[in-house]
Amino acid sequence: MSVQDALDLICRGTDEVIKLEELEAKLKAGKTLRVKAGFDPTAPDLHVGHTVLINKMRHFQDLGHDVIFLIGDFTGMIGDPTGKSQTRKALTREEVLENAKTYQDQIFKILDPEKTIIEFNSKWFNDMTAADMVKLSAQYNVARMLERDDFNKRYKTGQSIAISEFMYPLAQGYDSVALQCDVELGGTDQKFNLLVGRHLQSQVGQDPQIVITMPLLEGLDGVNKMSKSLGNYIGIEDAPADMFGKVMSISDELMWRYFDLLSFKSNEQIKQYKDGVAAGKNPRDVKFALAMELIERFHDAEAAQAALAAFKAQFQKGAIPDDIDEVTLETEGGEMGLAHILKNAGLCVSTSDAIRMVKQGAVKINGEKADDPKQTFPVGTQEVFQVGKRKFAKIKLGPVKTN
RNA sequence: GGAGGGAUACCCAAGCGGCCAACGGGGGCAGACUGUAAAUCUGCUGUUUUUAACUUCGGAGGUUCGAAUCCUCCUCCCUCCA
Repeated sequence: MSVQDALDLICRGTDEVIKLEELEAKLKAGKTLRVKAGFDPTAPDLHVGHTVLINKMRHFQDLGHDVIFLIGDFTGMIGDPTGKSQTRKALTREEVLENAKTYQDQIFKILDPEKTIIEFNSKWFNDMTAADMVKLSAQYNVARMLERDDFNKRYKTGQSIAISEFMYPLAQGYDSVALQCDVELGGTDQKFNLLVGRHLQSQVGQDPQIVITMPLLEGLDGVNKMSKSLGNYIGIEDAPADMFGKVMSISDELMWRYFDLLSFKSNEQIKQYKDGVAAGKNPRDVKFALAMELIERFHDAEAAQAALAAFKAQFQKGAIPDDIDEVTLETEGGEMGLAHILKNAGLCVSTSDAIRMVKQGAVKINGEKADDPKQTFPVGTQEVFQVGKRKFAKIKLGPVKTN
């Protein structure tokens, strides 16, 4: 692969590369780069937004460079400054190791375990003396620290900034010194911290690292960043059918963004897709390809095929899926009203909600629309109840259990 | 330490003694249309034993036939002065 091709691959989807010339020079020199990305040690439950960074690591790995997955167990104690969270409770050694293990299970679906170096930054920070710490802090100054957006804003508006918060960028920067990194990857929100690394490295005579920032992936709504708390995410542990459905629900526009940041398909391949759609091809089919790729990565090819088939059956032909939950409800008095069945089976959050759903024509029983919330069913009933397009349950009314 | 402003449902935000389960917007859910896309249109969006009742407007009391609305105390947030 030519240097230009390597550069194209590395730059794909990035927000900024500082500095591109330095990167090009290093690649031309044929150097095996040491590429670092740091991760918080708190319990990892990754969604595909997090994998944007990991995918970029994979690109480097594919190009034959060394990739370091750094777990910030020391920096995690400080907590990246946001002004909201104060110094965090330190995790125990066991907790850190436990989380590291979970990380590995997840990231090795993308990275090659053989070629991935895992490090903990407590390794060098635990040995640091107070004097070392002072020495480190002497290498940066407050004026520059206050350039950081977050600090700047708080300083101007007179909000508190703990001294310890200044230690976070310094510590993260020092990681690069300790690891002698050539490249550090991070989200755009990490830019300041990554640049501190460059500064500290040149202070001690190292070649400053190249800083590559990746954009934060938009969530399914296409507006906010993907996050668990907003509920607009695709979790990498999501079931294949869920992944498929979530991918299909994104807008056509957002799909291209996901291709850039989440797909390992070549730039040419993606361009072909785009040209095809521009020429009138149904974007749905391209979305299928994206969904399949993600499911293959986090599950396997078979699961991807099954998800595709199920999707087609359910939404294109309106069939009832076959792997739906089975629920048995205890039936007092020999029968149960429709609204209660829906609530008790967890298809609706309350009976009021269930009644609303029925009134809106969202409820089907074995594919037949139900319109009377008061309709009752006797013990022994066993039917497939459906609310909306995606909530199904095979419900059986059983007798009251006596213990 | 002093002066003032505010706290309403998932979020923003009206309401300032009865017509308030509480205007409006956002979000969400459902229906129609589709490609489970977007856009658009429509409806819903406290709970329940659902033509009705019950619990909600920072918390606790009080006034009143009746309070989200008035009074007292408390908690939290913001602005200004020292």
